[in-house]
Amino acid sequence: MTGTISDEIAASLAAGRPELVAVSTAERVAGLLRTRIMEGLFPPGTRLSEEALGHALGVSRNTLREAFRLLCHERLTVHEMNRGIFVPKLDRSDVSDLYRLRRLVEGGAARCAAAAPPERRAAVAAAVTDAEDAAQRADWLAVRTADLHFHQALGALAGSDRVDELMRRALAELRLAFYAMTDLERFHRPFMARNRAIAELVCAGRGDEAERALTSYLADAEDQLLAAHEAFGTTG
Amino acid sequence: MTGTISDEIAASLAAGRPELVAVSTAERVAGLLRTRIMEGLFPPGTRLSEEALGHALGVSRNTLREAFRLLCHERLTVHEMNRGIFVPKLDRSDVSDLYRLRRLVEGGAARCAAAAPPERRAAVAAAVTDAEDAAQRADWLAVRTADLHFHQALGALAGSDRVDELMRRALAELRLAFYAMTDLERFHRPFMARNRAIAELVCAGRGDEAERALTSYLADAEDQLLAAHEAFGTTG
DNA sequence: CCTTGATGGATTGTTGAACAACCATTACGC
DNA sequence: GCGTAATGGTTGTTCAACAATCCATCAAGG
Repeated sequence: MTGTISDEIAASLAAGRPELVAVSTAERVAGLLRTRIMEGLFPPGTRLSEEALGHALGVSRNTLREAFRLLCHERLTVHEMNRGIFVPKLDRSDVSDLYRLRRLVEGGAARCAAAAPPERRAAVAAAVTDAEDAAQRADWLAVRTADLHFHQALGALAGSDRVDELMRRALAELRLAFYAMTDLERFHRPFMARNRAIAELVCAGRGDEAERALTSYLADAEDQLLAAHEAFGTTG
Repeated sequence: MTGTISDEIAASLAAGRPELVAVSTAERVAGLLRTRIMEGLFPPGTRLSEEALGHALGVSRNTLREAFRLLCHERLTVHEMNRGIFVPKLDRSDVSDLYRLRRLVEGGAARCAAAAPPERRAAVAAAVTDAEDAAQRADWLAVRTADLHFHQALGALAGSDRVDELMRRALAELRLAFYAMTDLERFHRPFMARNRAIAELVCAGRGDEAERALTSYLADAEDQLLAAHEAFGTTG
């Protein structure tokens, strides 16, 4: 059977299938807005006018509304009936709630370290290395991105697609809370050594210890974010 | 200042605000379809035609599409580009993934039992009592509903709105997997005693023990569901 | 001066129709 | 039998229109 597609090749092709799923205009619009919102282009509280944005992006109101529905479900925008779409202002209870979720999910995933395949554990360490490289270059925005990858990789230790998606959304929402954090270096630098320590515990398969370290880590991060929000003034 | 609204009264009124948020047609349509799908009115694999459903419900295609977007994000429907909206067929990997998520979230929440306020712990026990009452009446569909409330209450021990919503969605999706389970009594009866035991551990604040019991509980439930799927034949 | 009530403009909510793009199937030719 | 072209039906997207709602403004009244 020369010239036939072997099962292995077929499998490797099937693995690349997600790349070629056609994506609707609404989803592309949502993707574009998602990055803009996370980058902070639209400050919390901004109203996203249907007409203005639709005109700017060259899509119809209906398509734009479909995109908004997607973003609202990710909590990257909020929908107020008959008033429109807004970039949410996260208040202190939102920050606390997000960190409760993270402690639960990331902590639980970290406990799975021993059971996780080596490449997933390596991904955790790789994200830490990325952060350290970026710190060397004093690129603190890249540090933040690497830090989020680190936490995404921690969540991936659970080995569940749904947990992965959950983490993506939670971290995207958290970026809105970071809006109040102006001094990137002061926030991120102290955590880098702790990231490294957690990564090493994970790689060693010492999940319980990693979880403990992570729990206190997240508690401290939450406190700092709350303090920043206090200073920033989050009057709704 | 007699006759003025005090701060306390204002706060209590503000607490009731969720009741008066107007809800759009698209969301009402989504809610209606959600219950129908979870009830099993549309068997997995059914295509939900835009025109047919729009006509049946008396809403326009655009509005219906907005509703579909909501359901797709909850994974209660899947969207295949240029082909339409389908009720998903959960395969074995989906079931496993859902149970991985549940072990993580419910387990982690159970560990918070000691820290949770008494009324939340009581809600766990109340759900078990509901299930027992329904079993007395041999109403096994009600037992299933109460069982899902039990797990929802377990998740609520984490004290996070986002975890609550996550649990709602996960359990709704799981109902699709239950489609393969025809014999309700045989599936649910053996778990009732274990539910009771877990509830008592939770009420006693013995979170770690509750988590261990829950973990093995969920593992067994997963095995049974997988076996049922095997028998049912989940050929895509 | 403050509150209440009414007016008008702007935005969203929803609909219906239209056309293009696409998928699945049928029918055809070899 | 197999590859190819035509076909019908469905979705993807846009547009225009109207109703419903909100917001700001201003007038009237105590």
